[in-house]
Amino acid sequence: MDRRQRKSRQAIFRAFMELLKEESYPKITVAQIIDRADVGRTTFYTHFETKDALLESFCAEIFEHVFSEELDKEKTHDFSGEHGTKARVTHILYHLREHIAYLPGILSGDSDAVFMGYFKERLSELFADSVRDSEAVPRDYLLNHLVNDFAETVRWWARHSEYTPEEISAFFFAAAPGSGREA
Amino acid sequence: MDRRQRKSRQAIFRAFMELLKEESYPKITVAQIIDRADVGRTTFYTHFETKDALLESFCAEIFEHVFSEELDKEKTHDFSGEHGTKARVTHILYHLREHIAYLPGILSGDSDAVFMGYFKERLSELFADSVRDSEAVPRDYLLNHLVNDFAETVRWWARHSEYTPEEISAFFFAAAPGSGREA
DNA sequence: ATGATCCCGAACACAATGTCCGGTAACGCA
DNA sequence: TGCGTTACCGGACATTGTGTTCGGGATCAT
Repeated sequence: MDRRQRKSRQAIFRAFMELLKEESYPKITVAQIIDRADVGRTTFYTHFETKDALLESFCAEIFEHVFSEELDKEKTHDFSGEHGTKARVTHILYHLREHIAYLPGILSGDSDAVFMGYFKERLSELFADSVRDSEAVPRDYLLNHLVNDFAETVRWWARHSEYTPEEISAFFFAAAPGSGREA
Repeated sequence: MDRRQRKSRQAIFRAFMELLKEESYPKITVAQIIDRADVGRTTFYTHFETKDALLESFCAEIFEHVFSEELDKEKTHDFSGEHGTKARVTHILYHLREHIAYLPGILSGDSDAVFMGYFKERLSELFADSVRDSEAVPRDYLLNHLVNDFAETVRWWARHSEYTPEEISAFFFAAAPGSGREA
């Protein structure tokens, strides 16, 4: 790719990430982005069809990273002692932490649809094998339930980023299987 | 209140509800609303400060209704205990069903923030006594978890409105306390 | 050096929100 | 019934944000 293209694209991404730390996505305007990235309006729209396309590219890049090493996770982190799903979840949280500064901007307020859409799609694959069949409850509902539990856990984490991935993972598995509530 | 005011307000609400059945809230424009309600633009803005204010009024009215008898019962009967929460949940679902036709328009896509904001606030009060204290997990997280479980259950219901309140309630309580997953 | 490619900026078209105003019709009350 | 008040109307307007177009200028690769 042309060096100029790379620079522009990178500048736009950098500006976008900066702005996400300051305010929520719907409030960020294209004018702000190109102003901070110091590129022309035309340039922006040659790189990204719309403003939402930028967000989608950004989310895609994050998840590309977060879920990428899923298969060879044993190489990077040693979770051999623990059971599969738990290890994977902690692993994902580790990678997610690197982007946690941007999450409030993407998630709070409206328009978390893009991020959550990507995220839940991935999580559905991840948890697909974790839902037992049951006559009482539709499998669809259970999977949805589990996916939402994790997605909302991450949303909560974005508001309480002082916790570590291990702690968050522990919260998730502690709350999920039935502890912590009366009913 | 002036008869003209009532008529206008009602016409706006009616048009708004009709439109919510057809498309999602962010896509509905003020022009569409006043066109279908057959009122002037000025009239709309004397009744509601902004478009979002209309949505808020609408949500407030729904929850006023859904949670209305909740408080009454709480005063007369003692609902602390296992049967209490379950009964309340089913009761809420019954009332919610009357508005379920509008939920997809409000929830799907972006901008579910208003509805969910109101809803979760109410649910937090409802479930406040249902979370056990625990050293392992912050109480805040547990309450949030429970509230989200129910809120997302309702969102799921909006997409599968063929189920009855009892069934949904059963799903919720079956999935919540730990059935349906391996880990 | 030279042609292709990218960038710039300024102007434009478009859509949606929310405001303002002068005239008109409906209301409530005496 | 008459009269002051209140609400409604519609059309024009200001504003903001998105996305497009175009000609001229800089930068790349060979």
